[in-house]
Amino acid sequence: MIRILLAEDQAMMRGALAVLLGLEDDLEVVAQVGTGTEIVPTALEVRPDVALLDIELPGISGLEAARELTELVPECRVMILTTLSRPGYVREAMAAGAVGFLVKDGPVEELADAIRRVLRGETVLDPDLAAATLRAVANPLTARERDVLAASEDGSSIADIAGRLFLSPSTVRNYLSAAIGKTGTRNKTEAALTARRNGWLA
Amino acid sequence: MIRILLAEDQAMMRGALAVLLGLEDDLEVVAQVGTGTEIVPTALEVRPDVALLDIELPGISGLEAARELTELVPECRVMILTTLSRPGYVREAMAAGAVGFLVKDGPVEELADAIRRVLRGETVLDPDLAAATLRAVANPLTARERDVLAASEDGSSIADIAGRLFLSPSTVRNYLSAAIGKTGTRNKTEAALTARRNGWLA
DNA sequence: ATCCACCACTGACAATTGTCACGGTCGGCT
DNA sequence: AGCCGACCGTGACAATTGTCAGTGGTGGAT
Repeated sequence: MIRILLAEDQAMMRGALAVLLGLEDDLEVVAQVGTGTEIVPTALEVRPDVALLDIELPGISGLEAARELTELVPECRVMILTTLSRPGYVREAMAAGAVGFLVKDGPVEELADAIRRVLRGETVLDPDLAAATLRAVANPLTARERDVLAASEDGSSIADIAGRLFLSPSTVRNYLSAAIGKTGTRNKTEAALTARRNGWLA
Repeated sequence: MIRILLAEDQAMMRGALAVLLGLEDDLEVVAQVGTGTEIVPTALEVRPDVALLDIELPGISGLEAARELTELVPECRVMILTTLSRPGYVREAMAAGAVGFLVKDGPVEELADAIRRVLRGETVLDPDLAAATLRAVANPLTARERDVLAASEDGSSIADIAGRLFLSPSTVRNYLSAAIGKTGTRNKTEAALTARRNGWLA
């Protein structure tokens, strides 16, 4: 019996997946959580064979949880199941020790099978996705550039960002200018948007 | 037997829901579509009792499809099943003739039951959601203000927007200024963000 | 007939933003 | 020690953006 931990914030999706996986003879969902914060404590308690994690979760992200899991519960295989496949995500997931990466666009049928395959030691990764990841450029932004971009995502003015990050407005403008250059965009809004889309933030 | 049409863009969610609903004795998913464009033609063909529609779909939105459905397939009850409950969405869904509005945050168990209830003639709407909708201000934006806001969502410059909408840059700036005032924000990025969050766009 | 809201535009002004050139600190690397 | 990159800052300038006061045109309501 393969014991599964399921982390997904949308209750309906989580419930539906749990029922679905429960229908398989050899699979058993032993724990369901709706936030990133619960993942590691729950895994330590129930010791699942596989953790199926969404990335966007309240609390800590599925990627962070994956990093902690591979360290604290090494016998547990980590699979990422997410809506969007930003190039940076796949890279980070693999770096975090995940052995599977599925997108919610795929057919349900492949899910149970993917779980069985990672348990046999295989790595599950869509070939197209892998190719796209390799093709995509690695994150060109420095830590500070990421900070100011993330802070500008809500449309804040430069003065706001400066205040929030305890920097001088001029400094913020310089980082933004650099980020705009590196992203090949024309203003901070576009820069933040494409950085987010490429998975270069958070 | 209650015949259901399911419209949802995420294949895995769609598949999981179909399996789940299929487990119920009195429910039957007779059609599944992944785009908004397919909804009406498919409904005309299979004549379902209930259409379960997501809002964000490729092609036309679930809300538009709802409007057409209530006109072209009047015997079909329309239910909206969506991720986020922007205040404007509920209002629009009801105006479009929907008799149910569910969020994907809720438990799966309530889904099948909600379908049975709308078929008995009831309206399914979370009381909290209804209250929030009534509390929320109605869309204060004019059609043109919505246009320029929508066009500015990707971080385009005013000149870009003007070109795309065949307006003079000064005109665009005036609409944006008005929208900024009405949304109580401080620049076009914030204005577009809050308008989107309130369901005032598209 | 008059009012009103929305539409489209202009021009002027101030504020914000983006670019550039510059100086300096710090830690890691060779 | 010297070099490099990331970091933090300043000041100046041009471009973009936001505000305001106007000019008209249209169509629906009273």
